[in-house]
Amino acid sequence: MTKWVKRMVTIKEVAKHAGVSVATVSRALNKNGYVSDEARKKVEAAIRELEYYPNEVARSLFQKTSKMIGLLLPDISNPYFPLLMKGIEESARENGYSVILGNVEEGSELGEDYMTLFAQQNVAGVLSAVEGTLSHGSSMPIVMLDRVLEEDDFAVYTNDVKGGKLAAQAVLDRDPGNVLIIAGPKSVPGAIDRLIGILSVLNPSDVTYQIYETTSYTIEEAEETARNIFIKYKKIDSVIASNDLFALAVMKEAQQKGLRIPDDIQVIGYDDIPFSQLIYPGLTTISQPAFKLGYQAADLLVSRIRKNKIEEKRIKLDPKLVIRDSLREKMESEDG
Amino acid sequence: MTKWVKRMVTIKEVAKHAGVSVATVSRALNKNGYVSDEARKKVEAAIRELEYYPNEVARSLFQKTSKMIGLLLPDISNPYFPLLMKGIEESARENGYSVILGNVEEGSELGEDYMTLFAQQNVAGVLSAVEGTLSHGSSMPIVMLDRVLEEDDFAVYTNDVKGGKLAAQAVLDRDPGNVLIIAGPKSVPGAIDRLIGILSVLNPSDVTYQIYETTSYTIEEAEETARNIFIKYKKIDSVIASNDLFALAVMKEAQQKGLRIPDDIQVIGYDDIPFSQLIYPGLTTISQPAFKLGYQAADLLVSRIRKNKIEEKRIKLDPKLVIRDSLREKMESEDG
DNA sequence: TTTACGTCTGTAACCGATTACACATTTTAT
DNA sequence: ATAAAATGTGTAATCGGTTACAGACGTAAA
Repeated sequence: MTKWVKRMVTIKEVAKHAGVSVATVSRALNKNGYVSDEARKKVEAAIRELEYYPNEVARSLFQKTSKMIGLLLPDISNPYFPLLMKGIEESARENGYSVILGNVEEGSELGEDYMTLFAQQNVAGVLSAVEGTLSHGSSMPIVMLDRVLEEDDFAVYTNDVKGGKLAAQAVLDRDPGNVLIIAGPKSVPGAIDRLIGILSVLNPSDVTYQIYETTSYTIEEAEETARNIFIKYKKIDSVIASNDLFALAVMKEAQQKGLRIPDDIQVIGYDDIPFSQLIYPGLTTISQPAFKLGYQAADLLVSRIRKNKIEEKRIKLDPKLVIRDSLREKMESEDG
Repeated sequence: MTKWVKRMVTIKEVAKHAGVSVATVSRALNKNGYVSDEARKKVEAAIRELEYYPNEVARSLFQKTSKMIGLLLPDISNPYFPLLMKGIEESARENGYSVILGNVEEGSELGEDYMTLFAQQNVAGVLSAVEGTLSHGSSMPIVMLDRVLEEDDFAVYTNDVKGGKLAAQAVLDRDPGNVLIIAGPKSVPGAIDRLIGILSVLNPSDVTYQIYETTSYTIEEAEETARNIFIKYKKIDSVIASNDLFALAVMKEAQQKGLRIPDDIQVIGYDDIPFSQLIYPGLTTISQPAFKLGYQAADLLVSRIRKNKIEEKRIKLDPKLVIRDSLREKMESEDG
């Protein structure tokens, strides 16, 4: 049995097979200019018989744009990203776009390289969750993911201040005692907003709290942090973590020390990564709509690409409190 | 301040600026034919001054191939994939390739669509972890990821039989009692191999075991399974789970029932997803080298694309046992 | 009947690169 | 000294599409 290598059929062959010119085939394909019913039918038949699919590269060359969007993420292995990516991929696909992946360690200059690469590939637009993404002076539309650079950027993000408030209020309602706030890196705008939200709730109250600041979101630092806080602070009754990873690490360390959760120490996380419901006790956390965020961001980008009318250039999504078992029972509210 | 839209510089402009023909620029760029030192210098200067980057689309059109590889994954949100993707992305980038993402629900026909799309984009090759990926009759090189289709496929995968043996031996060494095997969907070849490995160790011994078969790898089914097994089976002393997700779910359910791990019930997982070290007690599991797998697969694909000599068309990576705290203490070996 | 417009089609230019080919010049071999 | 080979360069064809343009119809308006 001979192994045939299928060559892609070209528009020229379709034209010949249908007995018309390439221009007519192209017009029929794109429903552009005038095409008679007769010609259209012949073309459609030829396309079907030859199994013709237009070469997107040739198209892209002429159009100076393509059906691809670039995606720039800082560290894919972050457990929060899979859902985000799924949302992006799904929305992009539904709109006829595919996604080129770019992974960049935060702070590296790879971001610029990728922007150049995207430009070389004629991508139609870029989704970026990377801090230093410059618009490369180019005409590529960009939509920021959960990070906002400048005032006039297009962006889809979650209301981190509100998320911080939600988390703080949840512990405030539940016999807080001494509160430890594990704050994310201050280089990450979202982390700052969360802290602002937390403090805006805690400050007016009379709880005592302390802040432990971290420098990254890696698992290693999460474990180290968990070890440190139990050494550094005498008595912690509540922990508000900057994300679920840190919350999990703290819970593990506490359990290893024989502390009961939530009785001896209660913990609240942030993100609601899928695992948070699979551990014991279930982690109470602030849910970020990762899938939705990705989906909407891709949608917004496509709207920009198509120059559709855009109602709002920045979409703010609301996080919400997901109650599981890592917080204590709610105290009776004093004000009814 | 006027907002300038930077247009991409073309080879023609570089040629004019350098005072040579486009052919010479192209030759200098690709270090192909003869180019005098003088011409080369002029070209390099022009490139630098104009900030020229070749249009990859135009290149791709002529070459009938591109600097992109397609990646087909069944359900990105699987926690095992982020590391895999990171490996792929890194290796691809080092080799000058970028990655187009394709997410496909297992069993859907989207896989075929994506293969067509990849062909339309002139991708240089495809990495696929999807069962039904046909080679589309086309000339695109394919490397399978952790799934093997036919005898003559190129593939990078882990030795699942060995992984199964490792897991089974680990519990066999630790006062197994009644063993429950949670087997993955039999539609997944890897799951079958793991089961084969497990049974090859358990059968010659005198432990009693039962098999619970699952149909997917979703979190929902993991939770449901965890609930079911404690109803269906009277006394379980050891659980060998098909992956960490299921192991986690079982551990949670057990802990909720007041069972102590590993004293009352011991659990071993599979995959070693990053969370397994963040839960309490730490999950003993079989580590799959996800990053390495992705990295090597991309490497193998690039070798195929470049028609390099390939020593082995299928690379088998060894899983290894990662001991944490979810298994009991090892018994004294009888033949020590 | 002439003019105008709408419909339909094909030829050829174009997008931005690569490379076959022709030609010129230099170097090497005989 | 002369042939042969190596070096250097530009023109034009090519990849596979899209579309401006021109020409050929048919029909409606004047």
